[in-house]
Amino acid sequence: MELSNYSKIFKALSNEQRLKIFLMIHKQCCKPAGTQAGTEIKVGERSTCCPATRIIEKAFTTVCNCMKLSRSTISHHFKELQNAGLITCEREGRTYRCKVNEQAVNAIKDFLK
Amino acid sequence: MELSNYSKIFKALSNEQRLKIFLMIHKQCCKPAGTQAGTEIKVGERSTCCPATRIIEKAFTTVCNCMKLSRSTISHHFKELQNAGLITCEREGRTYRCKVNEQAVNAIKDFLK
DNA sequence: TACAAAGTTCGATGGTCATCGAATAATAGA
DNA sequence: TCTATTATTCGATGACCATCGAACTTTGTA
Repeated sequence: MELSNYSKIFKALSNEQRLKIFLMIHKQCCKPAGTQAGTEIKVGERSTCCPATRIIEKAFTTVCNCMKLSRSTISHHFKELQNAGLITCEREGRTYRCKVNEQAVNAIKDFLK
Repeated sequence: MELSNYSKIFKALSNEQRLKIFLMIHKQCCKPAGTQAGTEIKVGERSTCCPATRIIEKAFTTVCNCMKLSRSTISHHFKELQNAGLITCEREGRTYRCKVNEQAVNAIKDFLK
């Protein structure tokens, strides 16, 4: 990965609100794998996460409920996290599916070895 | 470490020029430990690093020679890296001694475990 | 079809950042 | 003491960023 990619990732995480959002998604997707594959676990007030696929549902709504930021701002932050390659998101109907990009996370971890 | 500290660290690394500077210091100070303790190794055009203490000498001058940025800008970047707790620097006469803060580096590595 | 829910896009605003050159300070050596 | 070297500080400038509310789009449901 190129240096500019790393600085993009760091820039995405440099805003505290955005870092919070990323951690919410990351932590919620990485719950201990004691749960049966295919079972959905409750991770927020309204969102769920499938331990097998690690795809989190209704991430946007959950974040909106947890943070004191306007929807447009939160939308912007999600976009920034996607542009940096830290998460991937897709909409299907009114469902907003979200997933952490493990490769990017590992890249950060390995960065300073 | 608090969330705001992490976002400070990420902010310090979010600028590509500053990231470059940090890597120069980090990599040059962390040459393979095949060298005898106490021996100084050449790490740049003019600077040296002691493998035992991992303190790099003349870091500022070296960076100035390697990068196309004004001295004032480079001074600013060094300050930002210090404020984030990523490096420590001290001057003794005209010697500018510089060292990576390993704790901060480890904190980043552990951050996403 | 009308309405509610869920996100996005847009324009504005106030704030922060990267960069520079000039002026200044500290120091080692002639 | 004079001068060159090295780094800091300051003020200016142009660029980028976080945030908001309003308007809009898409989709599911009554």
